[in-house]
Amino acid sequence: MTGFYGEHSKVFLSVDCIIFGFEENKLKILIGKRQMDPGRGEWSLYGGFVRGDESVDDAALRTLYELTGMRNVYMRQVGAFGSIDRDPGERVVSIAYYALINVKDYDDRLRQEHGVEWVDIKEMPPLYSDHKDMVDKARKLMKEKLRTEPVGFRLLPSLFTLTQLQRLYEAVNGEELDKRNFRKRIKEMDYIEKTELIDKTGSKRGAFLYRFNRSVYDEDPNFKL
Amino acid sequence: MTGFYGEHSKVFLSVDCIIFGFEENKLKILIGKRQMDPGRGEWSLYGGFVRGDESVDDAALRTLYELTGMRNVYMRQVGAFGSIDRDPGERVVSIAYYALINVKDYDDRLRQEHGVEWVDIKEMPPLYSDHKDMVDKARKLMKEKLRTEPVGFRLLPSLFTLTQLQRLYEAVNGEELDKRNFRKRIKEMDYIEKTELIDKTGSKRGAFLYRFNRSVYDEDPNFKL
DNA sequence: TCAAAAGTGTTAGATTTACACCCATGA
DNA sequence: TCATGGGTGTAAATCTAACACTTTTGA
Repeated sequence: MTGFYGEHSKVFLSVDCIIFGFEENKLKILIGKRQMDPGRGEWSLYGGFVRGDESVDDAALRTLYELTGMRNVYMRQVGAFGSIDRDPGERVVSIAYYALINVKDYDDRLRQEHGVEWVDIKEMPPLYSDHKDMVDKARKLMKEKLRTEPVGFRLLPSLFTLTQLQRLYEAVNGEELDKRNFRKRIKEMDYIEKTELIDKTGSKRGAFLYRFNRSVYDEDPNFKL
Repeated sequence: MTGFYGEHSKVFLSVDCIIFGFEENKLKILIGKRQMDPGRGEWSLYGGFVRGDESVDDAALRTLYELTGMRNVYMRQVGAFGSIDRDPGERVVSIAYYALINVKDYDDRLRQEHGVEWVDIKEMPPLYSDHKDMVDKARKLMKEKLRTEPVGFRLLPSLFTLTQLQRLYEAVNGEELDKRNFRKRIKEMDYIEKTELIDKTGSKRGAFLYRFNRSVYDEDPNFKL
């Protein structure tokens, strides 16, 4: 193909996914040991190359789908990582994305087949190449997003207790919250609906289950939290 | 070169610069009419291709330097734009960056040679390809950055009046601010130093000039504004 | 003398934070 | 019966927002 930009050089483009999950009251990400050179054996994000016939966003969605079998996942771009030597093999520029999934929606068999594990974000091992930078930036963006929009529900089952929700916010923000103040703010959010269902797995007394009502939120985005 | 990733396709990588300036109490960006195909004649951001021997960040800095002759400019990545058809010529993925410069530091002769103009952000013409999306995202990020860190000084001369600073914040945020409340907050920021110099260009009475003291800020980042 | 921008404090309202006890249940 | 997590309100402190007049000076 003799195009417009023939004199310029091309690069390989990849996507890398920071997949957040919430389990045991801890914020976790999915990482695995690299099964290919270069960097074989090092802990790494899951990624893939961008094809010629797909947008970069689509490449990220496809990569996530390959790993998890999941679609309609909340995913946002983190940014481009383009140091010359970031890939020890060849020049590869990577676009990082973060995704929020509910751990229980991810088939554990599939997870094992891909050799990836849920690792507590507070106990992350050293990662391949610049993946630590990607994770750091993703956390920062995700935290800010959670502060301004109700995306936390993506990390929880569709029915959840207020204590679960509070633990999630605590894990993301890295600090404990006051139970009464937290519940007070939740009450003001009409898009968090109380159901009549009760969860007895977390306590003897049982706790009411709540759900996120997207249509109420879309009409009246009084975010904050 | 027979490398690790031979089976994957490569793409052209470019950078595009959203260059913000502040003039006549208005937030402006530098755009010009494309002088090449495809898209000749359309209003466009200034950009360039990423070379094989430079990082993406360095490509952005170089591109900005080519256009303005300026170095040590505040620059931040906006993100990757990677639709398949975003470039009518060939597959080009672009990484957008925004920069903050003081309009008066930019040699106007050089500006004219490159055929770019300062355009009020509120009166932007339609732009080439997805450049409007880039500008929108850049504005959003810049606004948020200005809210949390004192980067506004990058858009002003090193000596400025409080009214100039207020007009800058008003232009970025798109809303008027209360003079007394604004000045009250500024007084709390030790890194904004009052000088004994007086500017008489903006009023008959004259207004005190202030300066940003980076070392005070670096020691004690009580940002907010 | 007057138009135009500089400069200056106070108060009401809203928001945020701190804080402690009773309840329901299964083991 | 007791250990465990669920659930609830008030008051102080802080922060935010609204608001109007005097000063200086060049034209």
